[in-house]
Amino acid sequence: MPAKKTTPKYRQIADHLREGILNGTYPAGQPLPSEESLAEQFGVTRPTVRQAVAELRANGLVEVLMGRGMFVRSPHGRPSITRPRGVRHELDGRFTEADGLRWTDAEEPVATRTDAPLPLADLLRIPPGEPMYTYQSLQTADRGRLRQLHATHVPFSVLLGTKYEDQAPPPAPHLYAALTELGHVLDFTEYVRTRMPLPDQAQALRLPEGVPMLHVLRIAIGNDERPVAMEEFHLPGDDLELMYRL
Amino acid sequence: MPAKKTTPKYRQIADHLREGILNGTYPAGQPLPSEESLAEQFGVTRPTVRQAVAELRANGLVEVLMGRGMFVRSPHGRPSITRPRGVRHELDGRFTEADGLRWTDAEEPVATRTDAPLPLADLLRIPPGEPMYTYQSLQTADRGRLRQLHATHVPFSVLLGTKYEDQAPPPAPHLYAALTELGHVLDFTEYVRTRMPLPDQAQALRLPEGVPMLHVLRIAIGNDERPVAMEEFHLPGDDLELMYRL
DNA sequence: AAGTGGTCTAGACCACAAC
DNA sequence: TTGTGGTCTAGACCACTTA
Repeated sequence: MPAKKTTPKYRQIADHLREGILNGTYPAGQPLPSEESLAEQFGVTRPTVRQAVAELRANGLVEVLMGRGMFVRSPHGRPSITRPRGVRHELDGRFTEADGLRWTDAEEPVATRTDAPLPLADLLRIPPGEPMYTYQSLQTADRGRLRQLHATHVPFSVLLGTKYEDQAPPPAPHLYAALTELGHVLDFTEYVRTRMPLPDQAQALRLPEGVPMLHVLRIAIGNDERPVAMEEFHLPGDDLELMYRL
Repeated sequence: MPAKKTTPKYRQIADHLREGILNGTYPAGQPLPSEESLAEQFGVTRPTVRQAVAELRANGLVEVLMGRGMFVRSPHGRPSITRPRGVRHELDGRFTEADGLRWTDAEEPVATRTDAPLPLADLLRIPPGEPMYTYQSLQTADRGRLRQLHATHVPFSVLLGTKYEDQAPPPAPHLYAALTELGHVLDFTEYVRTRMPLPDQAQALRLPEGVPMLHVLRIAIGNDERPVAMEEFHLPGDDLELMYRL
């Protein structure tokens, strides 16, 4: 008869803290007891307490401020930002975001020539390694309070035989007006994924520990059901929700 | 003149490993060097190596198999499951998912009476604390390979004066047929969020460490723009993407 | 039996923030 | 100056997997 494994001490501490956070014993925004006092309370040493807290930090339940203490985060309430997703084709021919946000590039994005990696090539229905124009930038809105990483990809093959064969096309959304002038009628599809950020992404988006990103791929479908361009968004996963009308 | 702070050893190790994972030195699916050998290689003790690896685990880059070793995960390629989001109103009056998946409840869900928490009440446009019918279940599809946590919420106020005043309404999607019979013409909006799972959610969805969840709220809008019901989905964030046509 | 990761101790010293 | 968290050592012993 297999004996029950004892729960590790650090997990008991983590469970205690998580339960307290979820039931309001440790209210959001308030500090947790110090590592030292938790160590004493549970009869363990500090490294053991830190292992427990590391779990909660990785789950976005606790935020640590250097020299100040450990504070309860609240991934509970409704996100304060709701972004309706969509592309509007204005009467003047321009394309704008359905959420009405006006983004500005932190630095001017430059066109680079890249080879389509497999996951992008798949969605663009081109062979992996086919050359593309790629723009990448960190964008901000609402006086820097909103941030997103933005990329535009256009396969060279889409631009063959157009004036953009010699001349770099603009990034989205201006790209869409350009493609429309070339005769395309555009249709858009978005693919939503999530993942934890790499360190540079976390820094660029100002993400606290334990907060995942939303990763949105927007494919522009042109004539003949042909994918002609792609936008890529990396969005902070806390305090933000995307809205789609079905 | 502020001197440059030295990077902690554990972070140097984490950076080395992450870089190796991203550039292919440590290929996906392959084991990393053992903790012992990394400790020797970097001239540190095991706990220091473990701190480095803990970071990569929390970011979903490394998966550890007890007694076997540490293995490289690949959060890189395209997810193998794409779920087109939408609700179809069939000719026979039933409602089905646009992705065509057929979900089965792990256990029969029961109707419980709950008080609307603030974030749900907000979306349903009812006062917080107003009573609702709530169904919750763990659902599986594709012979248990796909999993999702599903919940249906219906405010009592929506059912006042109908036959469901005495009798519990069915959960979605049957709920939608029932609401249609009551005279509602339904429209759907989805809100997509992401967050790290709680331990019970991670277990139910079989989520590896460092993998976030997608959290989808689907609001059914009835007559007079009135929200009449809500579905809630918790989906595994790895190897899955949602698809929306704009 | 050998190799792997999992848990934990008992310290030490440092860096940062608030008083 | 005091209290907080951050880094690191040098072990010990355990649990799990494979051979």
